[in-house]
Amino acid sequence: MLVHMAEAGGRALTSEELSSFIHTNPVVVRRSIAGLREAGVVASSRGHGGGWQLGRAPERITLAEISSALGETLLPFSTEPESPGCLVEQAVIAALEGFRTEAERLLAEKLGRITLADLAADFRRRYDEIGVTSHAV
Amino acid sequence: MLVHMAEAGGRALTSEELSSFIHTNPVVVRRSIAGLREAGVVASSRGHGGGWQLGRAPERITLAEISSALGETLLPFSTEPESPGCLVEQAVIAALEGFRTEAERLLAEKLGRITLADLAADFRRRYDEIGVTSHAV
DNA sequence: AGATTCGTAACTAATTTAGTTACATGAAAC
DNA sequence: GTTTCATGTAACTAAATTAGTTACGAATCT
Repeated sequence: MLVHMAEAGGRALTSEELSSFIHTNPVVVRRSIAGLREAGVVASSRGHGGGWQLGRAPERITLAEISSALGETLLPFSTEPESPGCLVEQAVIAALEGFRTEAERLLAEKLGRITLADLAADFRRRYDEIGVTSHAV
Repeated sequence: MLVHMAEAGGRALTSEELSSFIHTNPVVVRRSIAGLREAGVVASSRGHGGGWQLGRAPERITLAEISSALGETLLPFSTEPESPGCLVEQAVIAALEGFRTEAERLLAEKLGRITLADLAADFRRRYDEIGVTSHAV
């Protein structure tokens, strides 16, 4: 959806339009990207001509920010204690916390190097090359 | 559960025992660690005196192997195309695949340095220090 | 004033996961 | 060889999560 906004040339895209791109429902779109608004990644406006657009230049939006603004975790495991007092769990969690700290730093660093402009440029390259509609099913 | 096996001194632990450690059901235990058997991380035996034990020395069992044997993904996103033909999706997937390849290598490398023996040693340290039961609720 | 669009609550349906029961299979003990 | 114990696995239930939908209020433009 953000790539579409980057390609929209400043025009706001409605959640109706965005939802049709990914074959889902306008309300799902609004819910999904609400977190990006608070982070300034996108801006939404109501009423006639309203909709969604990028909150700043795509060169300044990284995948790391998007992931973080969406509240996604970069690592698919929990380190919440489930049996506080269990020393085995404590040892496991200590090891995983150490891993997580270092790993998240590495992953965020890598995702921070990929910008929305990169994705848009790659999309455009594919588009110019193949020259078909961008939303084929 | 694997730390418990490492601490069991070669004795097989039943899924009944293992399940009580993590407050769940024996069948859930069997289902959960079945994948570890095929990978040789654990061995199971039936009948009297049977149960579960490590398939090799804990020094030679890494968290990377465990994660892989359980079929866990190290990164919590999918790169399966949902709309083949959509050039935007293709650009996004291409970027994520590049990231995934590099990231998974990094993560596996890090997890490969943590062995079950490390966890068991840390557990033992905590145990000797505090000197209480290892399965307090 | 009327049309449009987001924001959000409330509800439904589908999917996933954990937990449970049941029973067949295999192995040790006596 | 029978009994006991333990895994392997299927089948079912319950709970939690997620996606989708409807409805409607609030904001904004023409």
